[in-house]
Amino acid sequence: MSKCSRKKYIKTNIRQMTMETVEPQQDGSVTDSVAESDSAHMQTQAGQNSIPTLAQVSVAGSGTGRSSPAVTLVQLPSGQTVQVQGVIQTPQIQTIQVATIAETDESAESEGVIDSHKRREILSRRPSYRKILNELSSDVPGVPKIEEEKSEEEGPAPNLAMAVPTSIYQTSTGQYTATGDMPTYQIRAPTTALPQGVVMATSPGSLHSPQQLAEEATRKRELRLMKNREAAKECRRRKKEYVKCLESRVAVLEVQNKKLIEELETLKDICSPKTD
DNA sequence: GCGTCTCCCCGTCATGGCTA
DNA sequence: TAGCCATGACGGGGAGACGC
Repeated sequence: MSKCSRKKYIKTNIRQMTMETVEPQQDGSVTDSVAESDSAHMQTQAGQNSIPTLAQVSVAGSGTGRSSPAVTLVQLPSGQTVQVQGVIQTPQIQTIQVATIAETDESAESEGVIDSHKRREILSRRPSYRKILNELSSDVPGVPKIEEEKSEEEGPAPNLAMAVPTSIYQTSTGQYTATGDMPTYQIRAPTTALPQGVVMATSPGSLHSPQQLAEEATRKRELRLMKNREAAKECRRRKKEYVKCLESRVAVLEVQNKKLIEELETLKDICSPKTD
């Protein structure tokens, strides 16, 4: 099996494992865990931007490492208990998602489209990591907030704080290089039918010929790609930060839990009648 | 050394949310 | 409502670990 197809296979399996088991209940509600990768918060599907009714989580094991996922018992607001492996294992986090999904009539539509739509619905937008973390931090003093703007922690972060280039040109090696201090990006062959020509700063107001229009379109595309590239980098950075925060929070809560248990035991010992 | 597995990172696309 | 932003999904590549 080739590397790529294997990856695809693995990813597909992971998705299948994580996207299933949304079981309609007798009363029409949907309860179960949609354990899902790449997101790490609990929410109801209905209120994406609001803090959901938190499920009660009890960690029945220790270890947040990859090799030894803890078994987590999650008590849903409805009273149902769901067993979940690992709150945080890897950056590809497992999530408990309490989804309320409208009834679907699967037999009526083609499965491929349905699957795609369902997946999209389920995986569709969540609040940003920044939002989630800031909401967490408002509850828990110890949790740091993700800054709205780039913090100094990463230094100048040259490729994040970049400005939109005013001119880009194609070098002989096929690279587009922005002027000034801009980093150099390797641009793949365009996936569209747009000509891979030399692009440059044309004033939008003076576009008449098809060639100029094409150039402008190419320029816009490159600009969009560059911005999205940077946005993706920033998003991933935030996500990592978010995961780190969650992991540290788990560690703190585990210690806290341990202390409370010890305290409880001590109190029990004190209060229990002595047997002679 | 080679093949495979696994993890991580990156660029791109698609899409929902937000805002002017 | 168009444009922009944020982010999940996908596919590809690099690198380290491991068994042979």
